[in-house]
Amino acid sequence: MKLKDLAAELGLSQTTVSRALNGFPEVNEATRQRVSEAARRLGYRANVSARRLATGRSGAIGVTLPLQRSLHFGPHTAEFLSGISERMAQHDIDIVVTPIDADDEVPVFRRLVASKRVDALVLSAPTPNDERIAALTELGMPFLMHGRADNVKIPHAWLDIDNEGAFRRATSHLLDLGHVRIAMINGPEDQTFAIHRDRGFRSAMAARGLTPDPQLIGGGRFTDENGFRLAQAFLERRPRPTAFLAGSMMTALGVFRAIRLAGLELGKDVSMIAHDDVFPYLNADNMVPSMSTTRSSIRAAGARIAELLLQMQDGKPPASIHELWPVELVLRESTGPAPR
Amino acid sequence: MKLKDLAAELGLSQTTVSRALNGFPEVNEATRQRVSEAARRLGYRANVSARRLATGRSGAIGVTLPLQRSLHFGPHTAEFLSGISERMAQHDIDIVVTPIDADDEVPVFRRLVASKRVDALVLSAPTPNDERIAALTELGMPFLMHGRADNVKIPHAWLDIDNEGAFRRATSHLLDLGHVRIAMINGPEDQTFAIHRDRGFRSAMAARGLTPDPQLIGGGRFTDENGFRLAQAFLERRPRPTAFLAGSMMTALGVFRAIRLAGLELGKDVSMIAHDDVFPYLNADNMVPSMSTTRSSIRAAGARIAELLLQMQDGKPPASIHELWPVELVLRESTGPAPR
DNA sequence: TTTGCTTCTCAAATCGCTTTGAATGCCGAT
DNA sequence: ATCGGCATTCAAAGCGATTTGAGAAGCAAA
Repeated sequence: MKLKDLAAELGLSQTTVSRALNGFPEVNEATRQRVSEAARRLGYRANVSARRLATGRSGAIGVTLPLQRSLHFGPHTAEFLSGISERMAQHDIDIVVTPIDADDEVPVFRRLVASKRVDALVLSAPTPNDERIAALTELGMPFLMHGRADNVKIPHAWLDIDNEGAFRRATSHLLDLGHVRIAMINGPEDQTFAIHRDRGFRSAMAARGLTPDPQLIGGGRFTDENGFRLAQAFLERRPRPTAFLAGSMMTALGVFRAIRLAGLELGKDVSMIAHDDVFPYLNADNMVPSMSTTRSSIRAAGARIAELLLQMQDGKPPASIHELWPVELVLRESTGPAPR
Repeated sequence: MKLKDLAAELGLSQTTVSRALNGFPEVNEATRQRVSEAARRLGYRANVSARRLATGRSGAIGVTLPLQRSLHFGPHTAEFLSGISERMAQHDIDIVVTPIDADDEVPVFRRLVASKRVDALVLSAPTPNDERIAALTELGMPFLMHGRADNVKIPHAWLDIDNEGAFRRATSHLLDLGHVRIAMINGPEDQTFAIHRDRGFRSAMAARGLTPDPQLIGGGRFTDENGFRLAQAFLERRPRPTAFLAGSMMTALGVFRAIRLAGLELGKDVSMIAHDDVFPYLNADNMVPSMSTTRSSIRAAGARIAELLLQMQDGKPPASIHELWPVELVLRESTGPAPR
């Protein structure tokens, strides 16, 4: 069933049928009804390849999957992708996922652009001097960065959460509770979001005239295991840290294990605030004890990014798109006054 | 830079250039060299939409993301998708992810088929009488099922792991160690893989003349939280279970927390075998104590499925594709003799 | 020289849609 | 009766590749 058949069936020209289906104004309302009824009845759907060829737009946006970066395609990416695709599905836009080695990013971009496979790209996990921005700008491929690349001056669209503010507030709160030896388990050190969190942590400490103990700062992937190992090492130091900041709920689980293994009680002997990206399967409220968090839904960010990409396609200039989302601090049972 | 331009540049016809680039035999080797060199130099890449229209193949395969099913788009799907896309990227085939509500699956399929968006689909998480198989077969859309739908007689391609055998062996091993009160924390009950695991568990028990205590069997999502709650409830029963089977590493982490919270020691007071889908960020070996597992890489399954889909495109009949992968039992420190 | 056979190359048709520019019918105004 | 204007509809020309069926060119055999 193609356009031609449908047109023949209706005794109309392809032009009229096409216009009727695509909502052009110059077609009679009665005709439009007749056409769309027939299309529904006969299960007609435009061949996307043909449409794409004719319009010159691919009707797809690309999402790159970092395969060998410090950030894997893990739970975070999964949630993020859910957010994007949910929104895009409503607009009949495909999400094309492209695995990409950190090494040959630019060649892959070049290919994507030349083959007109996608209309725009979503980038994630920026580093401070992210080279992808320059590369894509030069190639003329629209994109939206999830996160911020600090030192890049080229104007471009981005959406980020206020990592620095979040960790500053979390740290301040711990300081208010009397904690002084605060350990921090951050993300991969080359990522801007981790750098921003570090900055927030330090600035809150500095505001009280304190300097973080470098022995109590660690980074790395957001895994249970990494959280466990770092926390275990930190808990062996004397004096022992009385509070932890964790970069994700995954690391928080590892930290929690280490705390229990050391015979300590979370929320009493040791406090913890973790960053919660809001996974449907890992609820801070339902943990025992419930976890105090800095919270920002990564899925919501994905949905918003989809929305913004649609606006870009409609002509909104990328340079005008800068969203910095505030982050909530949600206090629950895992934080308490510092033990004396 | 389109084919026409490239041909003009070379003083050849489009036909010859196209053939040269696509490896047809009837073009002179010297010409081919000349053409591909020029293509590289000028950064020529075929417009995929045009190619797809001409060939009638979309050059993409679809992966459906279950949005509201009992299985979310979580870590498992992420790993699986990595496996698929890694393999497909080598063949310049796009992965199109399509979010899909459990409610309106068939309409979405119909749309995908009619619009010729993808050449084949990957399905996951089958239920015993999975209706998707009939629907897709009728629509003539090739697909490959990751898992098995027990009661569906329609011939179709599938790849599954031996869940029943895995859990039978794991259970037998626990019985060998003297455990009798064995608790099982399974996956979502409507999924065949969970049903198969349950079957394996029961048959191993039955082989020793034992019947599982229904009070010690639970199911649900593969989350830390779910594991924690169920384990906690089970550990309150008397006599207490001395061993756990966990459906995933996520639930295992929750079980582990519950065990510690009850003041018990894993590997001594209580044993546990968990199923490990091999997440790069959650290593059974590195846990403390290290975790005994039934192991099968979900990423490898994804890569293999990609491979099989390619073969299907080359004409391999779907009905001939049935792979049942054995599952390793890896014994580590979390299993020990039953306490007396 | 002609014929027959490869080997290589080409012009043109095709895929299924969108979009341009023109045509048609109908109306009231001139 | 003619015309201009408006609302509809249409035939045909793209979009950029692949593929078909045919034409040159080169060379060996007759």
